[in-house]
Amino acid sequence: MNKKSEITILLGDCAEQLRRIPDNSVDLIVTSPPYADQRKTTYGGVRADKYVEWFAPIAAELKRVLKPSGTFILNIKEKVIAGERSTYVMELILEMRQQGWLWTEEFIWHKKNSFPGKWSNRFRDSWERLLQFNKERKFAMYQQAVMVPVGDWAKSRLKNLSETDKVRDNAKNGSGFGKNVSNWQGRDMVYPTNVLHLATECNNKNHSAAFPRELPEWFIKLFTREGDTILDPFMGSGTTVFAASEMGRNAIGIEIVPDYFEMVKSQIATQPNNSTRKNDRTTTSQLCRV
Amino acid sequence: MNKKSEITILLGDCAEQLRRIPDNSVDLIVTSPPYADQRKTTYGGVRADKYVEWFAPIAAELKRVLKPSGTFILNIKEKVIAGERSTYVMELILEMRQQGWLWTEEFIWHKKNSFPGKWSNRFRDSWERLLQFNKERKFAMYQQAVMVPVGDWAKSRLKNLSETDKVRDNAKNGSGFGKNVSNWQGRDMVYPTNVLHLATECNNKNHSAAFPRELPEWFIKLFTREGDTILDPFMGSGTTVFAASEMGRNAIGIEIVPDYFEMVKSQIATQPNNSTRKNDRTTTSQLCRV
DNA sequence: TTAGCGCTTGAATCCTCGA
DNA sequence: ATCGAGGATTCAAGCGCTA
Repeated sequence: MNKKSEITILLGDCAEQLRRIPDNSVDLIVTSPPYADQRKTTYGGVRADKYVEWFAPIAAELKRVLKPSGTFILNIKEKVIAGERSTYVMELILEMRQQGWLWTEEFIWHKKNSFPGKWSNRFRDSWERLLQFNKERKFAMYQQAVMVPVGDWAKSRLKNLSETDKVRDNAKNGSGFGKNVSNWQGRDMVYPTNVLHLATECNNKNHSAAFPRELPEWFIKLFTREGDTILDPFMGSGTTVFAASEMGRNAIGIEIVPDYFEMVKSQIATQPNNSTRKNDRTTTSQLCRV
Repeated sequence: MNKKSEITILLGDCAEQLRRIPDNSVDLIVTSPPYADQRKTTYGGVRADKYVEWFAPIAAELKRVLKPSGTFILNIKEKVIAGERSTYVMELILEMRQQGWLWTEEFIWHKKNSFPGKWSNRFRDSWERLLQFNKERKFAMYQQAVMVPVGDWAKSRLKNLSETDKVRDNAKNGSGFGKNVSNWQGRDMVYPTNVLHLATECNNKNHSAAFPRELPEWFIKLFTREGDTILDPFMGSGTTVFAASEMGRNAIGIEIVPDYFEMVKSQIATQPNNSTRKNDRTTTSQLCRV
């Protein structure tokens, strides 16, 4: 069913491991880095006032490995410190533009089920930023792949969710929408907007899912074709790389936490559907190409 | 039904007219200034690269007139220039923090009906920023005033989403977000989130309303009580001041375009419901206190 | 009373053309 | 070159009118 897909996972510090990746070789980067002072237990935490300083060299490497026609999607949200929203995300955008990145767009992930809580001076935070950066003004974008039925964006997301196989088949011939369209005959299709209204992942695995699978899936459909390469420099539990693989794309994941790395590694090994390929360069335990 | 409400409107340049307003006298500022390079016909337009420079002195005056317990809500969205989102909004936030403003929160206005269009490199822009600034960490906030009934959506499964969307659509009577609260007495109420899902008003006959009336209404309920004072330094067609007045609040509006000013002035005169009061200080045609 | 169908209208963005 | 004006594209909501 799947086109041949190759998953490469790298264990180690993101900035270092990125050096293994050739220039201009990645079509899409989708990632959700650790937020400032978040996930201290797993990542050690990055102080809010050091965040730009920490991320800037990584952003520079990402720019190097991305193809000129490629896109970088950065999922991030500033936390509240001393009653204020921190400004490190804005400072990061300004810094990345200094590096030569183009800040093309800011998508909003509107979370349907936001984290519960009650504070006297603010409401629940129900959205996150999805920043789109590019190297060039002209980049690859396949808008037809994410079209939705008229007037009901949410419903279409559900359909895609429950019928992933069909979606995968559709992407193959590039002619449009194959089987799914049959459900929507008589209804016009329209392009979506820059607001993604999705639920958060509420599966009860013990690891933190950075974002719901639909999120990387949507951007993978929008910005890549089969055979393209997707990179997630903060792989975590592997949401992005597995989504990419099952959509017939090649995937590269980098993860610094051994537990996550091993978990993804073993999950790759047990996946029956993947057409896998051994690679000669698998010479160290840090490089696992399946 | 309404408490006694006083509307004061000032004709002239915003930065100048603000000097007439005493220190620490306003409970809430809700405004939507002209965006960069927009509305040139009525406002002359402000260049994107001069936007911060233009707005900074206004922000300083707004800080002066706002009570320590008050809140400033700024509706704004950066435009696309040469394929990129402009950065002047982020630079403005950083500048305002330099002035001593606290950037407490960023609400999202998720527009149901965004402007149509089709481009090869981006989708329709369907959201705007609602930036909340404060002078102090402790500020007045009446969260109960904007509580919404628990819909089935809160505990529903995904398949119910289309129905709930319909239910949530009837935000028409202005009594709140969503439905008339009185219909829901006895049901559980919950707090909203920081994403406001509203339609733009595109059916005004003569003039464009900056934003739908529900928007200022919601913030007026959230941040003020009856008898408080709301300021809109870019009054436009008066959406905010009329909403404030009908909610039993005092309102101050500043407008530089004479046509808008006169329109609001005459509309105030013909409104039967307002308990109005003449003021001695109405000595020039530029100051109209009703 | 509700439902359904046209018509109208936008805080948009890109591209082309002319001064 | 640069800049401004104008055309083409596009879709959800709301209004007003019939059955």
